[in-house]
Amino acid sequence: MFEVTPESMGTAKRGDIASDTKLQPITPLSVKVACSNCNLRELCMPMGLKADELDRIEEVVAVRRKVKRGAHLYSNGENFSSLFAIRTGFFKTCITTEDGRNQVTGFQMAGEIIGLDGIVKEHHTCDAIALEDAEVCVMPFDRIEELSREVVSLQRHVHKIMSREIVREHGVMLLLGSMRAEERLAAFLLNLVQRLHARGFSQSELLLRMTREEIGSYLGLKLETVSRTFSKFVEDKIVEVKQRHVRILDTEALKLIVNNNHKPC
Amino acid sequence: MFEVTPESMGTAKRGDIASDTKLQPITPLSVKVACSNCNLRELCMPMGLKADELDRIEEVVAVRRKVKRGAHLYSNGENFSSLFAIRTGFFKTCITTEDGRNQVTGFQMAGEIIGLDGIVKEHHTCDAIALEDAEVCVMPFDRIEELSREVVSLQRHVHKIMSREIVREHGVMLLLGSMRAEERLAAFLLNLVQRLHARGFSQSELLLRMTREEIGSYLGLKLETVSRTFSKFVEDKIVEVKQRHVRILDTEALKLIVNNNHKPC
DNA sequence: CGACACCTTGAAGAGGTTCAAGAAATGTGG
DNA sequence: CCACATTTCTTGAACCTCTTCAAGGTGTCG
Repeated sequence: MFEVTPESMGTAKRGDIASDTKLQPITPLSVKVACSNCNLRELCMPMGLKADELDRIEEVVAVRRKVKRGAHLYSNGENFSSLFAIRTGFFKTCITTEDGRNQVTGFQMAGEIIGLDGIVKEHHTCDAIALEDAEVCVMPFDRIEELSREVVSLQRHVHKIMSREIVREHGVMLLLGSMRAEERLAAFLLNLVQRLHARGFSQSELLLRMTREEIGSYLGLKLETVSRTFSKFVEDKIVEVKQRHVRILDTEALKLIVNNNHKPC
Repeated sequence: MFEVTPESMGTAKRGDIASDTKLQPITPLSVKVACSNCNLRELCMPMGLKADELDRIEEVVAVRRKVKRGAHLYSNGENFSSLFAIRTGFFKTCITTEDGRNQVTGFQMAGEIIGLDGIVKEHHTCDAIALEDAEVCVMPFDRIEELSREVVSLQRHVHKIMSREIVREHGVMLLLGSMRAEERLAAFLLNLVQRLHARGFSQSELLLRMTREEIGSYLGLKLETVSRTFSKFVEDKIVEVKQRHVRILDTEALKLIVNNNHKPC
């Protein structure tokens, strides 16, 4: 029933230049990490870079790191030294307090930058955990600062990435502060599918990488409420749900729910 | 009963160098806006600047702007060009959607920087409204970028300000996603009084510049719930409340409420 | 195949909202 | 400066949404 497979949602479409060419290391340029060949470039990198600027940025993004499903990319309290660009895989970030509160602050996918929380105190203030096997580009922050003093478009880009995160969080505050359960879940699904679509995936089918409990934490709901709300959407023929496979049948209905134009019911 | 007056909470302690000296413009240095003489400097500015660096930064912060109570400093959709450092007064930032949702995303006071949301799309995505007559330093963002390419400590400072805002919003997400009404209001009061204390005000008395409705919007509660929760705190002898005057009688109790160590009740 | 994590559903209960009325403070114009 | 209009705040009662507790089902992985 669901065409979506773990493979088709994950790394399938991403070619790894480095491994493709390592059997014939004739052109030295291609063995190092190559942003210029990365198909996530338009998500990570500023536009309109000159060739020599791109070369210099590639020097910053020299190291990659693999993170197994369930492993921490970084943890609360850990020293901050780098930002990470997600190449493949899916992460959650969450904060945990001493008294046992827990809050998922976001879900991040390929092309997104994570670690910005660590800059201010020079140590991380949340955990970043891989929800599936993942690979990230490690970008030492002092190198980023150094280079962004010289490459204006990179400087601007860094500022925009941080501002974008601030604006995203405003949206989450709106969601948590003013929406009811159905509205939250509808907004969540639309947001996820829109970001996946921007990466070449289906507009209507998605594979949730997170549990109902993690969705609930992010949305300020209990896992039972998330489950019940899914069931209600299924009843209303708005989505099909089979565990973590979700097919959206009626995008417009979801949008109406978010914009609470369904009030007259 | 309450020593706190509007005067004592507002602008009383801030001397305005520019207006003091404009009748005798003998020393040209003192007529321009002088960060070096601003007692908010430690809140706005990076530490350990050399004299010439500070001079250059002062050139960036050349203009001030007064904002009347109730007026917008900037509005959703408006072109972004500057960040603002609050000199005096008190602001709220809020987002409003077409379908009529409204969410206060923060309350800002002297020494804090506002306008970061506008960087990513080069126009603002929220409204900033003065809750009392206010004055801000206008800092054109392209000048900030220019200068932060040359003054490393300024660059670092800009990054930290943005990261701090991201971390602050994580805290709000925790509050909205996992706390009950009493916990939210307790956290809100503690946060406000802590920031006021850092600016030389009382640790136990504060004058709320916002309505119950605005507090409720920020905390994801209805105004009636805010009012009832205040009444409950008064009943429990944790605070005294007389309209917008609040005196905290038992800070520890508030902290216990936030850390939900009051469960055994 | 069994252990474990995850998901669904029901029933009862708590916390917050809604609606409504009145009181207190604030602002405005004569 | 007072009277009036307006805004803001408080409180009660009924209601509703979401949570809590509980049980059973489904899927996954060694």
